Amino acid sequence: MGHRCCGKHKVKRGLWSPEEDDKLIKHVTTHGHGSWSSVPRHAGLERCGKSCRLRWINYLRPELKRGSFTSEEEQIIIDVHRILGNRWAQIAKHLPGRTDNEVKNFWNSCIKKKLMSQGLDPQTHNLISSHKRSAASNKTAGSNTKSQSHIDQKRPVFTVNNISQMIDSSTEINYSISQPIVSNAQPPTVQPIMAEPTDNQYLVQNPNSCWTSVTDIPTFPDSTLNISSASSSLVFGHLDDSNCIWAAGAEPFEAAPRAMDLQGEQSKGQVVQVQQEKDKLLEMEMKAIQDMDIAASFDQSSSFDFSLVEYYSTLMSGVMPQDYSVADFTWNF
DNA sequence: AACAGTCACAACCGCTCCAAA
DNA sequence: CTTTGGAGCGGTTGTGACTGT
Repeated sequence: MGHRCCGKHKVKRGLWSPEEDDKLIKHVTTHGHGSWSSVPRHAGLERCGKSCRLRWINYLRPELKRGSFTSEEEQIIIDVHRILGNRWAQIAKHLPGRTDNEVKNFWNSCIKKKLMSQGLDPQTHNLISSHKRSAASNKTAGSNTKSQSHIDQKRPVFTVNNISQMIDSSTEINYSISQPIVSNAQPPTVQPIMAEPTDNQYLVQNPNSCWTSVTDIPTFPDSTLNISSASSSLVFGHLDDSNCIWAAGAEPFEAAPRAMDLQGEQSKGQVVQVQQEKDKLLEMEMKAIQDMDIAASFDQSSSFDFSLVEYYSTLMSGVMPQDYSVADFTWNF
């Protein structure tokens, strides 16, 4: 059975031989690829155009960097994936010389397992509860199906014990959600724990994810929360099974909604607009990451630089369907 | 040595998007 | 407006190498 794209022709499939590679390289370097569908004919290959394109892009291009991923590249993949989700082509753009296929394979074979071993859901980058974690660890590489990720996408509710030890004595609580992409972001809830809370013990729930940062936290409960830039490790580092309560029935967190996710009931014209806005965002995002020297901003401990998310949040202002800005992610209590 | 299980990676499949006819 | 074909993308599968028993 031939490919759908070239069903009439008898095409070879499977691994490419060195001779075939030579033919393709010779043809593309001298004539360019032009229309991929005509490449096999002109290059004398019994392959379909799609196969030629894939072989060139993923393997034969001279600018490709071969070899294993560096720890810096791995960190970039993790952090950009946290923002963009499984958009391998976009992620690969942040890694010169790497292809989307390469990034995808590396993710599925290495990074995913590493995150799961750390108790993190590879889709959401949120913590997995212990009983789910053991189940997830038994899963094979195919566990990234939508149904599975749906199950694991519980949003964490975490307690902050002895909050006064984490904060200074300022009277203003600064708190915001670094969640620039989700369009229907909701404010976090901060409430005393139901069972005999102590003065310094509160539940802090980020309804969208655990991208929660806290600085200058003061005295509850009358104060205004207003967190802008923060050391993410402060709260993030306190998350573990002992202080993490899992919200039952929470809606799954969308790590990186696409244009369709943003559209809701919008008209087709608006969908096009959202798509254009998304493209614009991605363009800005590319530049932003280059400008910020993203590799330098992520350390080896996998803690996330929230200033980057803040930066994205800024970029999103004017791009979000309802014109969200950073200010919209700050709430008073 | 033989076999089974695991892993990494190349390649394919099916889908969407878009432009041209 | 509809159809068609090319390009691109993400998910999945196939396969060879490696490792443990």
